Amino acid sequence: MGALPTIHDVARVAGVSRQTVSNVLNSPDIVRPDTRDRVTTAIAELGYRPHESARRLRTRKSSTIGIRIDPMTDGISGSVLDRFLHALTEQAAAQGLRVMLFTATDPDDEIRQFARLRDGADVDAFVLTSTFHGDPRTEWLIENEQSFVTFGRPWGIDDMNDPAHLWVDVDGWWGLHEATTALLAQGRRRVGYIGWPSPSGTGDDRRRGWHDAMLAGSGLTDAQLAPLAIATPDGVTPGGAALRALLAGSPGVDPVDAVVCASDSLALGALIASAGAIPVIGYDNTPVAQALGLSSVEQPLDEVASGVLELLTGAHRGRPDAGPATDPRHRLVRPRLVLRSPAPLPTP
Amino acid sequence: MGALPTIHDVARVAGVSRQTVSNVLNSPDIVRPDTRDRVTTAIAELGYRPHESARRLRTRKSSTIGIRIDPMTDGISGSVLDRFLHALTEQAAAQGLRVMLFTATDPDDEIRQFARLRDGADVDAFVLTSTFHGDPRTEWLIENEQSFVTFGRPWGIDDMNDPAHLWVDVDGWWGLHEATTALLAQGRRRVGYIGWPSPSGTGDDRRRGWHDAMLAGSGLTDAQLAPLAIATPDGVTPGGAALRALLAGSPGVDPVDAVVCASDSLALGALIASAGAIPVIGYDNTPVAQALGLSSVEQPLDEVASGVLELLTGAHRGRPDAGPATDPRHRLVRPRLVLRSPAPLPTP
DNA sequence: AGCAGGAATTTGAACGATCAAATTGCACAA
DNA sequence: TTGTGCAATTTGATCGTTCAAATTCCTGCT
Repeated sequence: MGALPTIHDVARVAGVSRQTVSNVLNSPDIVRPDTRDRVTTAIAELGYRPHESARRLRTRKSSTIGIRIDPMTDGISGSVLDRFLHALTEQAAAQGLRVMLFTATDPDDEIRQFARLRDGADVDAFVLTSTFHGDPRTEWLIENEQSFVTFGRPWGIDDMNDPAHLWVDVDGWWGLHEATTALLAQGRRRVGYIGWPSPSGTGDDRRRGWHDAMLAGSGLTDAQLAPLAIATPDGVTPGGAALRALLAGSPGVDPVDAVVCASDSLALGALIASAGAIPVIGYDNTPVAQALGLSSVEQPLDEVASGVLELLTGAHRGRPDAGPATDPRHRLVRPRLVLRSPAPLPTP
Repeated sequence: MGALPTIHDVARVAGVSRQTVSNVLNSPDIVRPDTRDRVTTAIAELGYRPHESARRLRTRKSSTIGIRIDPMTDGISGSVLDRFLHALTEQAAAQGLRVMLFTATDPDDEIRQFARLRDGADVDAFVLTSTFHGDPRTEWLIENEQSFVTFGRPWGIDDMNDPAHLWVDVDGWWGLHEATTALLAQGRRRVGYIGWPSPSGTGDDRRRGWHDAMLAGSGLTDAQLAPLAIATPDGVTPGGAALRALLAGSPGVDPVDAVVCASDSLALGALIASAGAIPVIGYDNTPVAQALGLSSVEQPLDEVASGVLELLTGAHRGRPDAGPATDPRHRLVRPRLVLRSPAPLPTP
């Protein structure tokens, strides 16, 4: 086998012109059925595939999505990005889109990478993860009229309706609300919460989920709830320490009889520290949670990925002002609570 | 700002021809220094970047590496691929290479993806992970003269010298040898091994590392060592079960006083089951191990990534027969033993 | 001054696809 | 028969770059 067949080869074999072959590929409906058949036969016979770079050069579209891959400093929850990446790659491929990776040391560096990839016409849209309030990356992308969608809300004022950019996010409020409600339904009353210090968009959202569910279902007041929540850095050890504090109680504060956490890392620490004495629910449904039988809130990353792609390829084409105002500019998907057997840890 | 500047714009501003600009970019040494300066100034002034697709079309090189991303069924060790991906992306970028992802449901599907990406001229080399004996993917790639490097040995007969393809791997034998030796140095004598059933290239290699270290340093014979090794599927629960069996001993077999494992999943199970009674060493140094203070063998994924890129861009250019026979066709890197504090688990 | 010979630079063509405009084919009405 | 209108197809130009060959520029030598 010599060189790869070009559109010209296909045209010759099928006895038509280049453009007709191109039309069969890109707008089949304007080609007469019998010619179309002849062309598709020739394509199959030669094993022809369009040269993507040539196509990109002409159409000025790269059909490629750029996404940054993190340095894995996340600890246990690192696999969330990994799973999202898989879902995104898979669903993008189904739509003829490719996923290209890049790394960056900090937000400013990431912006430099944006410029590099845009200038090289390597990608025509970006997917951002881990957004935060006043994120310079989204500002740059908006200014430079780059298509992008974020996995994560902008976390600003009225972020839910912010028309400035397109986003998909998981409803952490709902996830912790569900988890807490499930524990209340099991007869628990003093459900504690272990989360991260404010301000944290994601963290505060999750805490509110717990808080609202408790307010509605536990009979406790705002003031009584306050000592049941602990803010601590993420990690297994802090999680264990927090749980011991909650179990010990304090003067005038009874111990908790269950706990929900903002992450599986915290939950793992809590699970080990509690030694199965009280139920623990984590967040992210990481492999560790699955392995240990830890209940957890699972983010439906498939849905997030499809939502991201929809915003990227839909009416807005990744640009908030490009589509009709009636089209949704964001999507909030509901996580799923995974309840597992209560006593997973082998008794030593 | 209108359209992106092209090489022609740069040429006009610098008062030279297209080709001279091209030369400044691709072979600066043949351009006279003062012209070169004029051109680079113009490039900086306009913020020019070559259009990668145009370049790819002309040169028939994509400067892009394709790598499959797994569906994360790996459990706890899944993050190894993630970390490798990060290292690869980072180092590839430093050499002007891009990393493109794809997914596949099985080896045959992966081969179809190879063809798709090759035909679209999207990538010009592949990086394979998780190779196994008689891997159909490597066969296809060799037949079709595709550039590729594997992370993992071919695991065939005389794989260490197999000239058929280029590979980089981590010396699992050495890792377990180190781990075992470290335990022996601490005064342990009956170090057990929990691993996977044969045949498993990686698994058998790691078991041999333990075996050889024990033979040399424990004073036990081949026959005495046999009952100290347990083969079991990967996972936390199997790891716990295996450890309990090893701790219980059997008629004529004393309990173990330490244990090394083929994975962090197994080690985590063992760690929990042993409740800190004996030291446990895992493999992969996953976030879980770091979080729990579990000793583990760390794969130097940076080194693996740079080794892969060296083989891809070096004399062989990703094709085993392309370079001089004297050039190394593979690279075996040594893992690093990370010893952590012995009793990380809080006593319930 | 004239010329050889190499270095530096420029010019025309090509990579493989799509776009825009031109052309052909065909059915039907005048 | 001839023209009209629309559908189907073809032709020439172009995207931005690099290759290959042609050209210009310079230096040193006779």
